[in-house]
Amino acid sequence: MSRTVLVVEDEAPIREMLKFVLEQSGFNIIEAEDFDIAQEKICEPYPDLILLDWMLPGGSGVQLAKSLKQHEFTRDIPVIMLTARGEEEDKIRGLDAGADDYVTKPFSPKELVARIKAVMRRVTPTSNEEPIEFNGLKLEPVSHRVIANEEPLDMGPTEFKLLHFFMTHPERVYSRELLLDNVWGTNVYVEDRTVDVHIRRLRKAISRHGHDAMIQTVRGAGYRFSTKL
Amino acid sequence: MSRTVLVVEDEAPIREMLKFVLEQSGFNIIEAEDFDIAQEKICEPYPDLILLDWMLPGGSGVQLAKSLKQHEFTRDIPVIMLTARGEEEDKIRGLDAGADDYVTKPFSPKELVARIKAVMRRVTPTSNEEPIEFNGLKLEPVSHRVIANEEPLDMGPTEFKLLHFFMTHPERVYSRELLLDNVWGTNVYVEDRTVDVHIRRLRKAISRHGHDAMIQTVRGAGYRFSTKL
DNA sequence: AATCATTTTAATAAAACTGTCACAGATCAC
DNA sequence: GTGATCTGTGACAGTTTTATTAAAATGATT
Repeated sequence: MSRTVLVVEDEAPIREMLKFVLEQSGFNIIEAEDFDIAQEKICEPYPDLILLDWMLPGGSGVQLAKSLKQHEFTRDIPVIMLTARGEEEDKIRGLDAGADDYVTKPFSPKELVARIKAVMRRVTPTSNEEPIEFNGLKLEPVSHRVIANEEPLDMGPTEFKLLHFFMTHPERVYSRELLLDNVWGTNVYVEDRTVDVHIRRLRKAISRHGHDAMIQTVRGAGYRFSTKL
Repeated sequence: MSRTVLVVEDEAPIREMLKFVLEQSGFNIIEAEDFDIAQEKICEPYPDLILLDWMLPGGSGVQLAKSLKQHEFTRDIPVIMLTARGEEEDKIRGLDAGADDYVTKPFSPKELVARIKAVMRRVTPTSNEEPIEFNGLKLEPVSHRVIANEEPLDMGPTEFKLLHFFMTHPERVYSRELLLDNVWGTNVYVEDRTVDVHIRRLRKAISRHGHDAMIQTVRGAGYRFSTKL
């Protein structure tokens, strides 16, 4: 789950530093040095969060923040403002701009990253977490558990994800390639046949009560999760 | 369910602003401008949360916070500190007076409300003083004790809070980050891995009668408190 | 200020998981 | 039946994640 952060900052050295720090922490960075460039770059890879310098040359950061909040598509992107120490007073005006948090320069990398993560957590809504059950095989996303007839089963993370995908997409064949895309993630370079091995491991993990019969091989096509025969 | 918030802030304009924002969000507001007035007003309508300015004229906000945590009746009222950015943050964090969260001025109304709600959510179930028990492991919030099969156990404060959180949220995985948010408090910047060490100590503390089996590792996801397996 | 308890960080050990491979079985077309 | 293809399986070497330990930092207490 790599998150993208758009950094809007006019001073190149600071921008570079931000990029470095954030990439170290596993974020994907897009840079913009002013209002206009930011406007352009915002559309394409649609950032998960915007780190915005308060003081920008062309239009100030506040304007950009306001502009962001006015447009349908960008409204829900959380914004963290970067402010310099002295600017206390001006900042009050930022209240209306709708920033989700502030970080003052200079800041510790640790704090910055912590704040970014905190804001993302706060904003990201929890997705579908309802338990799914088929023939006594129950998967609980919340507890991250798979239970077969009241008995907890043990399996690795990949097998869990694989089963989760199957149970949310039953009665349908998926090629190895498609499974890799959906379970491993897009553009991950892994052998197709690796899927076989994980299918094997998954089957073994849920075989105790015969649930492995639901993971079906479709020769020449791939695999399918099905409750029927 | 209208919640009452006590706002302790010396500067009238900011106090007004807070009152306005919070009342807009459906909170019931009591105001106090200094230490003494706060002391008085705290008793009568017993606030659900206290919003406390770090810098107060008479006694500082820290003193008030400490004083609150010392008295039986006020100990369990959650406190959110309002801090200005200029004040050295390390110090603020260091002097941790038992605040449940911090919000820096200036802040966005959205953020403030989000944090207040988050803290209330977090604390409300905690304020339930009923003992909790699972498989002979009993936690008594009132006596601040953990008992395993009639035998009192010994553990540090953090381990207690951690166990308390787990027991009030069983059968659910929590990432290290989420545990830090919920047990340590938001905007506390510590390494994720620190959680491991406390998990270790907690397990050790409750291992005498095998209760450590309920603190389960979920590889790649975090930890879970569960009575199963 | 010195001591003690506790928390945090860092370093190392241990465990679990991954992706590949080689080969064994199956299945299919002819 | 036979060879060609496809899938199943067990093993292993490398990685990643977690456990554990020790040391440093912090805070409270005397």
